[in-house]
Amino acid sequence: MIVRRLLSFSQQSIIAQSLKLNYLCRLLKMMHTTMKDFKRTLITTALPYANGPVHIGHLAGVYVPADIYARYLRLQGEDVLLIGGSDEHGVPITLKAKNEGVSPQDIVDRYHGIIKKSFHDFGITFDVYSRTTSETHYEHASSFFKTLYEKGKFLEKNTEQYYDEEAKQFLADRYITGTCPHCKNEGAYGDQCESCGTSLNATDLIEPKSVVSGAKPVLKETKHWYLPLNEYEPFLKEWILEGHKEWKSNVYGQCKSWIDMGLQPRAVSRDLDWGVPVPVEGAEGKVLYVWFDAPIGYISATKELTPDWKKWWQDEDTRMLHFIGKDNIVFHCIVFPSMLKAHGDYILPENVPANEFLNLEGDKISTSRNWAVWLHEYLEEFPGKEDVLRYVLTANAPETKDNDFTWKDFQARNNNELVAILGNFVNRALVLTQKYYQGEIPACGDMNDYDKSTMDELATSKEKVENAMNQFRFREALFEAMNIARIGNKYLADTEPWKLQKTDPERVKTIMNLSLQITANCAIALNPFLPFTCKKLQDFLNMERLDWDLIGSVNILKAGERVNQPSLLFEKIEDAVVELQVQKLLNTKAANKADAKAAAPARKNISFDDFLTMDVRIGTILEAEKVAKTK
RNA sequence: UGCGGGGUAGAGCAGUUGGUAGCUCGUCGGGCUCAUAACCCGGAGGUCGCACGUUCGAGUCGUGUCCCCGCUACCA
Repeated sequence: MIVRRLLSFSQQSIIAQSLKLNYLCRLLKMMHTTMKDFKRTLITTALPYANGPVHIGHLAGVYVPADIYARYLRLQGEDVLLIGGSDEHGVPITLKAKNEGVSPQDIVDRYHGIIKKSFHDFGITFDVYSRTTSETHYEHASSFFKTLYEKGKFLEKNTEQYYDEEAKQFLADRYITGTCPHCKNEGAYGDQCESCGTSLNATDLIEPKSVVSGAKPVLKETKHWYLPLNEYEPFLKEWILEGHKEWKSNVYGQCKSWIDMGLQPRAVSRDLDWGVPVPVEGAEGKVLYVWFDAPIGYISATKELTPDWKKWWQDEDTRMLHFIGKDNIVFHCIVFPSMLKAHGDYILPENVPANEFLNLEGDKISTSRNWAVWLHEYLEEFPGKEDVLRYVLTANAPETKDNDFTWKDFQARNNNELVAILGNFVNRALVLTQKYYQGEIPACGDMNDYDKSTMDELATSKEKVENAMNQFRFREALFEAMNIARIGNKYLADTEPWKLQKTDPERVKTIMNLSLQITANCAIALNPFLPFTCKKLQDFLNMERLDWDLIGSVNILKAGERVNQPSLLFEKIEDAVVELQVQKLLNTKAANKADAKAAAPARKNISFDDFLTMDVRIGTILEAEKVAKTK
């Protein structure tokens, strides 16, 4: 034991050396991956499906992080585009239209409007927010398909598929129910039985039934075009598994899983009357599969924005990033890149920073069960609190695993962090400036060692924020940016200007000047995360411009200029307010439960005589033990 | 069934090729009274799901095992 301890002491200096070396190596590695000389950055965000409004999960997983990153790059003077749009094709939209007795176009018009407004209201700075029903998109998706078709990149295959004669449409496996051949559950879907978890083919089901009309589907032959993903396996292996080991582990792992499984040709057309028509002879009544047309939507949106779109999509100097949720990984890392590769004219994504899922109060967010916090509703109930939600969703973003959103946490982060740390510091600095100097910024005299070390911390914060940002770790970046306000609070507590004002008012001028410089630092560093708040702060301080490289400077605000009378940046959220939100969710839960109870009985009632023929027995369970791997 | 991600203080989460387990909140004690009862300092609290292995040293690597989430190719 003693020997071991002696040994470890003697090794300490060596360890310290190797630690430094490790740090340097990591830094170099990081620089290598991030410093490849790109001239511009193209950021795409997953296209929300236009069959409902958007909720906090969308915002936390994709749009807030993408917006933070875009704003951050813009503050650094980089050339950036942030692209988005609504995904408006696919079967669920046609079914929703049918249920409501309106056209699919009516449905997507409604939700595209709501979604677009929500994003705008939350300050997501899209350069263009388009939709896949736009004319440009129809043309571009069509010509993209045609190019691949003419290059012979597709396979044509005839298969037999279930057809609903009543609804006159082919049915995806998901839209057929029946009895599971394994566990005899009567509500199994054509692709999977949710009771026993087995994945199925629709033809496996006993007594299949169409979800659309209830009719018994019949098998009918149909022709489709397939992208032979298997042919792209070597390319994907080299590009992802060898070339992009720096991707997030959830993304890399998911890709590896698919590639290792062995890729198969994937159908890129569907029998449906809603979508981009397949632009070849003999394809009447067929449209492009949504996952073929949706990512092309990124390109068409760019095309709508600028005649220069080729520069963004076909120049190797463009760095392309896809911000998505984990459910989209395979489409953005396997299918879309294979499409781009097949086409030949396009660049590939440099990174795909996918997030996991956000849960709500312990349960999965669900549009159909109304288990969500809808963005448009939030804004009605919390007007002016866009940044509060942006903050909470970033601080608790599901970056490495599924996370939980709770109203209690929402309240705590608002009250204890935004109000107590940031709002309070800004208020302290500005109120003192009004009190002592009637709003005129005092001159900074000689800085003592403590002043200097505090200002050095600002520069360190800048590096830490940048480091986290470059790795798409936004929760960490936010923490480091907020730390500037913490530094400010500590600086005031340690220097105590309210005491010194009586004995050494000259010294106080320096302290207050530096405190104001720290608030200006906050306005820049927090701008990507809290744009509305930082705009207010910028106005309080009369700052002309926000420039990322000013962070760490103690010369942002000029002595003699004025700051304005401040108002509070954040206000406390009382218990009653969040309790109301929790109650709203509890009501939803109660309503869902009532609906479930009201469900139709699984079998018809039988007559009393029939009942008498049954042999019903009662037993007592004497012993029970857990069986491994069962639910 | 197979594959991927995860399991770390009372809660929610970090932990980057192995090197003294961290952050926010909560809690306890002290300081301050400029500030939205806000701010600052300090303490308590953890066998890092479990077991075995590699190593001078494991939250980190390997094997096994249990649990949660997701995907499994026609839902998007």
